[in-house]
Amino acid sequence: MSYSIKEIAEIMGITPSTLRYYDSEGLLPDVKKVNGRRVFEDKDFKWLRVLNCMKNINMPIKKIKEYVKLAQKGDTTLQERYDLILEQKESIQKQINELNTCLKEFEFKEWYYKTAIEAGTEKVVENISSISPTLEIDKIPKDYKKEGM
Amino acid sequence: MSYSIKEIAEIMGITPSTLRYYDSEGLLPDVKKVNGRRVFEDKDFKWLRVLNCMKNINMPIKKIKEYVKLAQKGDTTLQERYDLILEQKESIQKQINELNTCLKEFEFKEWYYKTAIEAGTEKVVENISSISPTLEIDKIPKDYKKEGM
DNA sequence: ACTTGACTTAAAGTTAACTTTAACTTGTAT
DNA sequence: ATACAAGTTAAAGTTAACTTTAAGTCAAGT
Repeated sequence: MSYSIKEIAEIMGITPSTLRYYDSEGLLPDVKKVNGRRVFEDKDFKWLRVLNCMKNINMPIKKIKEYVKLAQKGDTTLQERYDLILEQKESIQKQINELNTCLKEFEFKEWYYKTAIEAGTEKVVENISSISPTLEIDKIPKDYKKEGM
Repeated sequence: MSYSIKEIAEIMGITPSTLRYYDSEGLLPDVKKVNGRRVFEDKDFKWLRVLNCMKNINMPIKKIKEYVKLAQKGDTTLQERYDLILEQKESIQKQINELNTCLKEFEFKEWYYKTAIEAGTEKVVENISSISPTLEIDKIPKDYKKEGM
């Protein structure tokens, strides 16, 4: 099966312009062209799902392009691609950890405001803590460095 | 205890310029000034940890500013702040889900390249699947829409 | 008194990732 | 034959989030 740029754009939830932009940046390897028009096939759709995944993990376009170029070079770049994948895997895990820490903070704030709304005033909670127990430190500890937040 | 902009910047892992930029955007409520210079205190440090958390979940500066303004208005905005927090909590959960899906894809690719490197060629795996089972769909299903990816 | 270093503001510059515009081509329907 | 919808490229414009620059202030040390 083959699809027009408009169809594939709608499926992926982006605009045709964005797809053209990705293509111009070398993010869409070997898209067929018929009469100068892009014709997307199932292999392109497969890759677009991976591309979408790479966007979701905040991989910059430069990095994605790097990966595409390596893939196009063939078997000689297997190790490089493996390394790149591992690096990104660690980045994902770091992001998940950060989000989980922040989720706890937001869950605390949910409770904080629910309690305040019931009482009609923030005064009832603001002396307990204006910050979640997860992030709670009253003063900056001498050896505090952000990092793994 | 109080801290200079340089000290707080180092602690938070950002530059003094970025802190000034945040201040100019209204993201740092009521920072004390002595002789025209910013003096950060423990309450500012507390807020900066929350701010950092909000940045980690990709809340745009506009949205953070909105929250700060609401907080400065006092008890009349409790419900609005609660709603904003809930909205962001859902956004975090969505992001975590997306990252977990992508993590699976990257774990597959890790296996894919490890296997290919052992064999010396990608040919040994590329016919199994060039995409993780998680994302695997050979053709675009008629009713496919990206969304919860 | 003077230099130094850390601060200040306002404004201009940068970068990534699109988005929009303008001018043009092409296949299909009337 | 012609109009129209959907595609094309190249180039300019946009937006968010900083970053850099320029010109100035201020307290402390020599």
